[in-house]
Amino acid sequence: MHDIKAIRENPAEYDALWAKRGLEPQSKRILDQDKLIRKAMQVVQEAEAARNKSSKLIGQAMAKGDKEEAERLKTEVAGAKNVIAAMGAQVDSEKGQLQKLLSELPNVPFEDVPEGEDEDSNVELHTWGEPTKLGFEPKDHADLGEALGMMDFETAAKMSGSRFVVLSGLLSRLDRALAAFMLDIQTGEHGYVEHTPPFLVWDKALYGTGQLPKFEEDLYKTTADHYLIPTAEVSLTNIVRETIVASETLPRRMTAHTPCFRSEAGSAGRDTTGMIRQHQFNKVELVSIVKPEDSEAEHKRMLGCAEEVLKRLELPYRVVELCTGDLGFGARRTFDIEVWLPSQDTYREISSCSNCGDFQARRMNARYKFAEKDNRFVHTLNGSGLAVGRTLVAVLENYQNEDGSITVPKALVPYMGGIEVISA
RNA sequence: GGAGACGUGGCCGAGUGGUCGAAGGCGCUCCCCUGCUAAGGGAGUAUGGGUCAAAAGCCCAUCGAGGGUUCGAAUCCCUUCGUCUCCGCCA
Repeated sequence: MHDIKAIRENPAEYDALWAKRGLEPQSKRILDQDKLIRKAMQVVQEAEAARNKSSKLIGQAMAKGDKEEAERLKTEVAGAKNVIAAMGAQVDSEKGQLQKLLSELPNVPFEDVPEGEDEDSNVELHTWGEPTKLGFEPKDHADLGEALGMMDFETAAKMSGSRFVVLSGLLSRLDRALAAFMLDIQTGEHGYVEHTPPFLVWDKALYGTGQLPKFEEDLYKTTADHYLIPTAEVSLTNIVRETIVASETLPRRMTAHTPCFRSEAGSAGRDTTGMIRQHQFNKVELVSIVKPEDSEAEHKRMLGCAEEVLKRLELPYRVVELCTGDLGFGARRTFDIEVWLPSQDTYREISSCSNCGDFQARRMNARYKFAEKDNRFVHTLNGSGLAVGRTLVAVLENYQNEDGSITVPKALVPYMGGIEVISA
């Protein structure tokens, strides 16, 4: 959500930043609408003031027993009520339109975010490790998992259709081990507090984080009007919705290991096989609630927290900064971490860390005490630390042996009960 | 799922149609008094919005949320969310 006051004051600045995301200038129609509303509101408020005043006089007249005066005043009020009803309806409708305009406009990028139309303009910031050299033809994770007899897409399809999987045995355990490993790092070393939040949320929670109203088709909705979370970012960030947090509790760092549900509407044909793109996957999510002045530093810190997991697992990766055209709806800046996948001979996204500024905070009315009588919007950040499913994919592919077995990364052996190799 | 009770300002709590944005208490802020301690006295203390160059002022809205009845709603009605009690069911 955007600050209408800020747009009033700097319309050109907003237009320039939106232009970087490929949007037409928006501020003129926003401000026109804003003017329209305020003008109509004045009329309504004057009528309301007149009604209130006359109503009080009616009360006094009744008390005195002056029925005639009371009746005369009632007709006066009736006139005011007509104005209130007619103009009030107009105000509501105009406000709705402005609200729709504002709620569907994406966040503005920071000034120094690289400009570009699409992912081709993303900027590589750094790499870690060397792309894995196997010395034999690498298999992809699906082939490896199926050969091990621990990854079954067909069985999943029988009950749930495409883009689902049944893991079993040691791969199932690997999934659990990875999640526990990640949580231990983020909670034990990076100060994130573990949470177990709802996986089903209302529309207003999704509106708060920005998935709604624009991206409803990406979500699963229950018959009871709940949505399945597409990421724990929704649940964790909404923890501070409609609250004024004490400033000494900031930064507030939260993590959660949850399933994520995505309809993947519009991605038909992409990553159709394997575990890369599923309707359901597990993720360890990181969310930070911070003061505005701390958000850029916190963003870098969060990126480091996510990177640390890959370093411990000794999985090669690179970090890219998304260009303006590739930014998500709520983000002012985003760093993606991409892990090396031998079967695809390329890096694939495994984490995305975004600074949303006060965009989500405004939408969910999350503030902190800046000073006595001055509550300001917090900044919110979220990042994967990491996507568990894709990490499992990366482990399988990078740690595969020629015979199809998988060496367990050293850091993970304790989490696997001492097992060092996964084989059929 | 059935029956019932409740939801008021930072907190507690009064308020069943008018002069209530809301008594009282606690807390907090400022001032006074008191040579310590304890206590006492006074004033102030919600949020969002409109108007204004700005402030003051004025005005509008807000008593969980949304709608309705009424000249007028914290108070009456409906819907909804939440909390609590009892019963039922259940991992």
